[in-house]
Amino acid sequence: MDASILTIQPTSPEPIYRQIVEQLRRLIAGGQLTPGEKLPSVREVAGFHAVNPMTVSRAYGLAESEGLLERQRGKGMVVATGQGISRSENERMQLLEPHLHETARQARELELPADEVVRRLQQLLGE
Amino acid sequence: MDASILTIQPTSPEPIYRQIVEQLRRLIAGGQLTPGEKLPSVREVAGFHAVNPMTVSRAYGLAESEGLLERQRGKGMVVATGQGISRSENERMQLLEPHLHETARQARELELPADEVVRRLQQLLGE
DNA sequence: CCAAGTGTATTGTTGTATTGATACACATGG
DNA sequence: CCATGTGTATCAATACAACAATACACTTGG
Repeated sequence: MDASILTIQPTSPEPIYRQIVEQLRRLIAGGQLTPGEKLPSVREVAGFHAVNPMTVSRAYGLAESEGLLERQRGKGMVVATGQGISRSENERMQLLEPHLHETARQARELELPADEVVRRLQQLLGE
Repeated sequence: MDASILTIQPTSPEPIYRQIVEQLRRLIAGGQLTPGEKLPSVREVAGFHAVNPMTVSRAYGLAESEGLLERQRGKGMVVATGQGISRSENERMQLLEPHLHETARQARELELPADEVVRRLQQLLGE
């Protein structure tokens, strides 16, 4: 598995290890990472993105304790069986809910017409 | 002015002072806070939301250096003249852009159909 | 078997961010 | 004039994130 599946923004205020965990959560729920699939090794990710191996390890560890990943001693990390298999669209949508609520809140504070906001999002999703 | 215009989530990883600044930015751009309008005092906000006065002061200070607020020594903070007056819808939309991009990214990672996401946002905006 | 590959525990250091407590300078209204 | 209201400078205390350098336990392929 290529280390390029993960996107890391070192400048973001969002800590790197959390960026990784949340991305894994979505990629697995969305089926782009399937149960049993092998993840890029800690050192591979660390080298590719120029971050500390322990930072990646921390992310993997959290993902494991969350049930997203399974550890295979001596081999590597693997997407947990039982994850992602039959995630209904509804379940996946719930992972987006908090973000959408925040979007709505900000739009209201900006007094932006709903139509405009919706249209812009639609445009972005079409790319 | 009531301290309740501001919403603060103490549990959020987003630091409090930044929550305040960004909210001010939107409330002013959206016209819910108008130029010359007096803001709730540092101690008022701090008391109401049970945070440290210096945290609020820091937010106000940043907002001032950003040109959002003006300081009237001994009196208080006021929405800067020249702010918000004729913020075009386009300008306001740009304040939402980064958030919308992130929404699109997450939706793609979740492999959610654009229609569903758009529909849900529309629903949230209608409330 | 053993070299090379996994993840990880450990310890320490660095830089930064966030919050807090206190004291201060200023302006206003009675 | 002075009590009371502004905002804030200053210093300290934490907490957090990331990095660095090791060392370890494990598995696999040659």
